[in-house]
Amino acid sequence: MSTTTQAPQSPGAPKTARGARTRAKILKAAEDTFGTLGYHRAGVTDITKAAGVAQGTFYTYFTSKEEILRELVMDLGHKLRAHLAAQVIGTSDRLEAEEQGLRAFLQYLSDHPSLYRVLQEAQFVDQAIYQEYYETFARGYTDMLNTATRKGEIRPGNNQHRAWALMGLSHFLALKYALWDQRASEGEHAFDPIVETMSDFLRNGLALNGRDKS
Amino acid sequence: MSTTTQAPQSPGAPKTARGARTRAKILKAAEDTFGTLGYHRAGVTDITKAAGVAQGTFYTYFTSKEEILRELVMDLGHKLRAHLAAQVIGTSDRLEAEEQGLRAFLQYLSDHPSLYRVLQEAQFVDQAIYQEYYETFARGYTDMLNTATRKGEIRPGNNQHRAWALMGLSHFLALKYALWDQRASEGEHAFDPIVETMSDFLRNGLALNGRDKS
DNA sequence: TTAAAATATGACAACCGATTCAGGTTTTAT
DNA sequence: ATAAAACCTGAATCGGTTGTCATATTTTAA
Repeated sequence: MSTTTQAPQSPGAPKTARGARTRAKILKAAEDTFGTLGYHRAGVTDITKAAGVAQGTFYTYFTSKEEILRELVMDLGHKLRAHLAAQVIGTSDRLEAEEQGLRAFLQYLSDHPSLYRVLQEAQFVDQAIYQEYYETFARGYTDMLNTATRKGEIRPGNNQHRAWALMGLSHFLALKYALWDQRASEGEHAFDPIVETMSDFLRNGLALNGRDKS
Repeated sequence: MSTTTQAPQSPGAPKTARGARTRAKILKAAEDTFGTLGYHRAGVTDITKAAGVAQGTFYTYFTSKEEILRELVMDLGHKLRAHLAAQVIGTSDRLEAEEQGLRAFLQYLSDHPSLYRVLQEAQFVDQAIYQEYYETFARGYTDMLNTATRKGEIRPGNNQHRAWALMGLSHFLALKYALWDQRASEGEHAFDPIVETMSDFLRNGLALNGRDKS
């Protein structure tokens, strides 16, 4: 009900292998169903149908439709972050990491479009969890930028502002090129042109002064 | 129903001064109601109550709850664009215009928070109109960047990619600093630090090479 | 093997909100 | 002044959804 609720937790975690399996099936089905139908159009019926269980079974593991959305947001967010972190190891400086990170993000959203919809809809079902998702992300991002500043890899500046700007930049590029322009996401190197444009932008900005392109 | 519907238009535009007034009252009430309660939680009842008219009156001017949302998106989008255009005249080059534009955008969203919510929720009620909103915005933005490139005000590069990146940048900065951090939006020059950070970012990027700060 | 604990079932109660409609009231135009 | 058009009313309809419950099945553990 409230847009800031957070408490009443799962009625009880599964105590059996079978239970765990069923719970997972439902969670996955919810991801797919919310992803294609959207949170509001998707009924609990649709979820359980997709999971191949009865209506009532849903309530053995989740107290409400709202709760399973929260669960999903945390789950998907965790997976995304893990994926991005993995894709960025091996880069030698912050700017290289930014490029790799953007590429990985675009690819990931292209492969997991549900994430976008679930997350964005969650915003209006439970503000708090959405806000926390991005604040968490931003904290980590800011820290990395601060470290890079200290190491002399990037110019000094307000890194919190920059972190939010960069998150927005990635978000919108993904929306446009990974989700909407499906043609643009075909092939191994589909996002290279975008990453290249952004690489130049992140390195040199838009002003004409910097003369070398490397 | 469908997420891509677009047709059945208003049942009939008001033919009287009174009718026009009532229609306007309802539209304004819808903006407020959607803005605070959200599209799904807001009932037609809430809207008509806020407007001070009977339920049935709603359907004299709008065929459905979905249609009034579409109307609202176009209306609010139009107003925003007009405002931004007005705030940017008098700037002498693209980079200055970017700064002024960002400042104006942050201020505007801080003053009209409903816009954000209405627009973002519209995305899941009628994809098409949301997409068109941003595509339209992006087209104009890209054109302006192309002009600036031609004039030698900014470095060459893919301006469509840049347009989407810049829209995302503004969007997220507004979300964080104009909508969430309410403290940050108090006072005349509340957003100056942000604009300053972004000014440096847009001009010089993040790399260390460019040495002068101006 | 068997009783207790977990899980699963699916019909159904209780509720909610969008839209309709038959009839009143106000405005317009002649 | 008065008929026609426009506008307004709000109770009732109607479709649909969440969450419950009594019962049945499966798994666990002794």
